[in-house]
Amino acid sequence: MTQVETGSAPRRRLSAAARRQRIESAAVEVFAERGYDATTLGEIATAAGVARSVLYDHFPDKRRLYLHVLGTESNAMLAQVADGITGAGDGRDRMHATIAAYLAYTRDRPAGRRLLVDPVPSGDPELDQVIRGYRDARAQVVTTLLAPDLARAGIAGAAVPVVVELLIAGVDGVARWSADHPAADQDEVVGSVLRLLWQGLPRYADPGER
Amino acid sequence: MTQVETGSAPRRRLSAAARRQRIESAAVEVFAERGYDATTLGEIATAAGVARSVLYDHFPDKRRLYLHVLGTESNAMLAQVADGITGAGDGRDRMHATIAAYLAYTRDRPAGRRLLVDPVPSGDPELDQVIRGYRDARAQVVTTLLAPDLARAGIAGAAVPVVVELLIAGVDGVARWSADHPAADQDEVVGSVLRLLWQGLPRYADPGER
DNA sequence: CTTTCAACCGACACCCGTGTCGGTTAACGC
DNA sequence: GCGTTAACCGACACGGGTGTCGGTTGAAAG
Repeated sequence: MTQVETGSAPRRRLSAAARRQRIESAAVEVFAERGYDATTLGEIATAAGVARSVLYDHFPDKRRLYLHVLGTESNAMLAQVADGITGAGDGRDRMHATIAAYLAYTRDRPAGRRLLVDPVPSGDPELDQVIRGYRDARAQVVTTLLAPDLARAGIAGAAVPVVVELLIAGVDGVARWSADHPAADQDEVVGSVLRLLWQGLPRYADPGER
Repeated sequence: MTQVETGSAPRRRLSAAARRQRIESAAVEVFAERGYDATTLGEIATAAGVARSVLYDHFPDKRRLYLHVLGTESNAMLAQVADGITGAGDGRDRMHATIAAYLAYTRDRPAGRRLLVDPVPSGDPELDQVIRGYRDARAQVVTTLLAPDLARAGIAGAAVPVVVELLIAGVDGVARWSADHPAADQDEVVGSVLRLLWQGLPRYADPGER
């Protein structure tokens, strides 16, 4: 896939840490592109500019490599989005910041987003459980983030998980669309999402309402 | 995976059409569960209660089998959801009917939904293009369905695809959640989605507003 | 300059999935 | 009951991916 090696590449010998880093970057790209089962270590090795057997000098096997980059990318995503969540302001401001942060993350690391969010069917039940764990954790974060706003809006009981799922899936869908359409104005996209979620479809065009 | 064969199964010989039907049903399940690349014809054959080589008596190869069930499931989905779209009533009523129909479809054929909606990364570029075609077609249908409502709400230009993407992804996310939680009351779920989309978060609890 | 370490490589054995082919036998028509 | 059709199966060749091992060589230390 995408050659990570720096341009010229007279086949230099790197330190273990540097090579390991390149392998991880390549692995994120390829795993995100093809899914766990379909990616071959040969693809990752080629993208990292190295022989396939070198991967085994850094990771015990394919499964461990996958789990490792999964953890790394999860941390990266949380680090970038947490700023929006923990910010100041009222509910609308915090939601605005969170949506903007998530869209920025998706544009910065589209492969990481796909790796974490898009379903990765695999035979290994442990891998599926890890993926499910990340998904549940995200839902939990969003639920606690929105708790006061949901309560104020009168959303309680069975409606809470439904609304949370709608918000997560909808915003993620827009983020994927935004990453696929780099020409679109980021702020405008965030504004559209926020207006719809906050004011509803019929009042979408009402300006500045709070 | 799931044995399709009827309970007892003294290994009876079926007509070609009946066997073909069982193979297709099994293929939908396994392809949806594991994705194209990761599913093996052996799994499908086992699920269909037949030897692997029998699949080749009905379909030329794995790729054609996949494309076939893809088309079948797409027709099934459109047939079930079209009722809601073409129904009578104002925008809110039609949206209500459409969301309800999509949720019902997802509960009836969860495997079909996953097959069509969840991304299926595969090496074959033609397969990816077919999948993308189905996705674009859905977006187009929703866009024309919502056109009058969007215009009335003042949504135009660059905001249209963003709003459409938000609606599709959000409703689909809720549908997946609903399919995973069969105990949830279907009508209640639809009501929650509609209230949020139509009235926005702050007015969520306002009753019967139009 | 020499030594030493480890980053890097090619090759091998093993397993698994695909697609094909010839043979077997259930089911239906006469 | 008998013959013919075709639904069904096991076995094979082929290709490709994984994980391992011994050897090679760049690069840093002394």
